Amino acid sequence: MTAYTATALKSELNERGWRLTPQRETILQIFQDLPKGNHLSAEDLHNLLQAEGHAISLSTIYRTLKLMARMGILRELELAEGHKHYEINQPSPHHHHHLICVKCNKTIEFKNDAILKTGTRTAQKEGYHLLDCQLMIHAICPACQRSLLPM
Amino acid sequence: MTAYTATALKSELNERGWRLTPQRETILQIFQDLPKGNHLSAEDLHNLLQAEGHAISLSTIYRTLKLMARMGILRELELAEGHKHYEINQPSPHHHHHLICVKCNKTIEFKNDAILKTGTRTAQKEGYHLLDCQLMIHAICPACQRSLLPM
DNA sequence: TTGCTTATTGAGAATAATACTTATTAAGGA
DNA sequence: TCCTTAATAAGTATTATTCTCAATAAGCAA
Ligand SMILES: [Mn+2]
Ligand SMILES: [Mn+2]
Ligand SMILES: [Zn+2]
Ligand SMILES: [Zn+2]
Repeated sequence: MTAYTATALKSELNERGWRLTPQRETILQIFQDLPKGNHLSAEDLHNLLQAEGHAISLSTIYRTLKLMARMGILRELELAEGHKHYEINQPSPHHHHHLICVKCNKTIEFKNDAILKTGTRTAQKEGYHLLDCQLMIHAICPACQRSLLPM
Repeated sequence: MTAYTATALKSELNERGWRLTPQRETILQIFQDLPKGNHLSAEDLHNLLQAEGHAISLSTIYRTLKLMARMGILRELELAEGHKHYEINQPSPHHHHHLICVKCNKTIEFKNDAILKTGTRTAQKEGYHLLDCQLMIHAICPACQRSLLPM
């Protein structure tokens, strides 16, 4: 519920000897403002930033996405073949999962608090520090079931 | 519980106008025989096949892995950066999920029947044909939490 | 069993997402 | 304000995966 602020990001970065840069702040903001149900690839983010007048290099985008995923701020999703998608990682009650058509990539989000609880408990039991917990349901959507296209 | 046979594979393939080849049969057998908890990348599979005297080309391996994943026979897992891993897709009570350290890729399997039920119900509700249902818990293992290495 | 159609294979080339390299810039702390 | 060094930008390199195409063989029908 409480938005993750640039100040909080700065603290977490500085704790580890890292730095808050305008690029990192801008990218965090993009994800905070992203409408629910949207997921960005590295290239999507690059384009979006350019459209808003921020010229952040692709290198920095890739580095930042990985960094924020490793920090648990973003979640890395395999919603399509060949490239990753990212969205902000929010706790319950915004936390959700994905039902994906493997043929056309149509994605439906759904919530289930029990799953996050299971994930939290499982990580804790093994002494792991939880970053993200995502149920991926791979399936074929109604339209693609009807399609006669191969595969 | 009941092993998925080459005959069953042949039926499913022929129904769609596709064919059972020795290569496909061999690859299915490899996964059937794979010890529990093992996951193979395309290259792992290629090496394993060569060691057993089967010279199946990498092209065929990639095609077959994707085909069997799309059929729901194999499950495609993101257990490490940069390449996919595969394992046989088994129903309850063998069905399981993965807790993964994003730093060293140490992976722990765990079972939870409620999750598969949720996945089945969610897919059904939306009219999707279920292929696979996997909870991925991304986390940092105890050893890596202690490590001072960056990222 | 034989022959035909066409899905599949193997080899190599092409693609594309991501990581790496290095000179330059600038964040954070003293 | 200065210094150390993390981070950036641009370009290059890497590499998993896909594509292309000629040769092969699975499945089917006669
Ligand atoms: Mn989402
Ligand atoms: Mn497994
Ligand atoms: Zn679809
Ligand atoms: Zn680890």
